[in-house]
Amino acid sequence: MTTDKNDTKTKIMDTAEGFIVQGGYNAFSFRDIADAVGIKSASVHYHYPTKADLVSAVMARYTESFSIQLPDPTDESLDPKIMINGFIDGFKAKIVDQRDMSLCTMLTSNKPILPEAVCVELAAFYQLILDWLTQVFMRLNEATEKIGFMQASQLLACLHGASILVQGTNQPDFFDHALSDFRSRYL
Amino acid sequence: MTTDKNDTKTKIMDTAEGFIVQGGYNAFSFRDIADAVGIKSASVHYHYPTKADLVSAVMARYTESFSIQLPDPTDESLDPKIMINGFIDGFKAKIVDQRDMSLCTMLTSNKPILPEAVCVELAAFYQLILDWLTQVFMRLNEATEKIGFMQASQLLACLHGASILVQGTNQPDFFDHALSDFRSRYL
DNA sequence: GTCTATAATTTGATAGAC
DNA sequence: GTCTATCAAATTATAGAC
Repeated sequence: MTTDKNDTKTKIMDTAEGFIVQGGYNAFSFRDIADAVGIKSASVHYHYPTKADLVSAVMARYTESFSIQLPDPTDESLDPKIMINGFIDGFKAKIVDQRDMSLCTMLTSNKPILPEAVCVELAAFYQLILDWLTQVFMRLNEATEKIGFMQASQLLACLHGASILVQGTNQPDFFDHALSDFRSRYL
Repeated sequence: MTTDKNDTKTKIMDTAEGFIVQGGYNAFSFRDIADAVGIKSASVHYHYPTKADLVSAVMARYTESFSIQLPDPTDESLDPKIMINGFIDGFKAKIVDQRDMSLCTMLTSNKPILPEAVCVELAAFYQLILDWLTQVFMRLNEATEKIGFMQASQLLACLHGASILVQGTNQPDFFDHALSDFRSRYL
C-alpha cells in the first residue's frame, strides 16, 4: 500500500515534525530521528538523503494536508464564517491542546538559515493559506480582493502571534485573548 | 570605563544577538562569535563560560534596554496613545527596516530547547512588557486591568505575528496590514 | 584577556555487507 | 530496507602558557 500511514517514511516524517515544532531546524539530528523511530541513522538517510530533503518533505506534507482539508472557498453552500472558525479552531487545537508551535511558524522563524528547498515549500504554504483566507474573507464581507487579503493577513498574524504568546507565557488563555477582537468583529 | 560600548563583552553580545535573531539558539557556535569579533573561541568562553550564560546575558541586556527606554506609564504628562505608537514604531524599525525577527520572538520559538537560565530571562521580559502595555492601555481606554491586559495581549500577539509574516513572505507591507485594524481602533 | 592545544561529543553523510 | 562501521567536520568546553 503506497498510502500506508505506518510505514517507515511516515514514521520518520512524524518524528521530524515533532522535533521541528519543538525547537526548529537545528534542534534535532538524524540520530534523534533514528532513535525515536527505532532504526539507525543510516536508514533515515536511505529514505531522506539529506536534512534538506527530509524537512522539505515534512513541510510539503503539511501543505498537502491543509490543501486537502480546506473546503472550497467558492462553494456557495458553505458558510464563510464557519470556514474561518474551523480554520481558527484547527490552529488552536495544535497550539493550545498539543502545546506546540505550528510547523509553519517555527520554520518561518528559522528562514534565514533554512536550505533553499525548504524555503520553497514554506512559500508554497503561505501562498495556499493566504489565497484561501483571502477568498473566504472576500465572501464573508462582500469585499474586494485587497480588503480580503488585508483581513487574511491580520488573521494569520494574529494566529502566529497567539502561538508565540502561548509558548512564551505558558498561559493558553492568551490564544483567545489575542483572537477575541478579531472574532467579535468578523465572526 | 565599565559602560564602554566597544569592549569585548559588548561586541560578543552584539554578535550573539545578531546570530540569534537570524536563526535561533542552535544556529550559531562560539567559533562563529569568535570569528565575527576577531578573537578565538576560548576567549569567548572566558567572558561567558557557557552558551546558556551568553544567551542569558543577551536576553537580560535586551530586557534592560527596554526597561530604560519605556516611559513611565503613570506619568500624566505623557499621552498614552503616543507611548503605544512609539512602542509599535520601535518594533517596526527592527522587523521591517533591519529585516530581523525580534530577539524575544525568536527565543520564544526555541523555548522548549532553551536552558532554564534563558527561560527565566525570557519570562522577565514578558512580565515587563505585558505590565507596561497593560498600564498604558488602562489609561488609554480608562479601562480595568483585565481589559488593559487583554489589549496588551492583542497588541503583543499582533507584533509577534507581524514579524513572522514579514519574515515568511518577504513583504514588509504585511507589518502595517497586520497592525491596521488595531491602530484604527485604539490609536 | 587572549592565545594554542586539545578533549569529548555530536553532527550530516557515505560505503558496503546482509 | 536496514545494518555496522566509519568519516570529516563541527560543537561545547577546559587546561595551561603568555
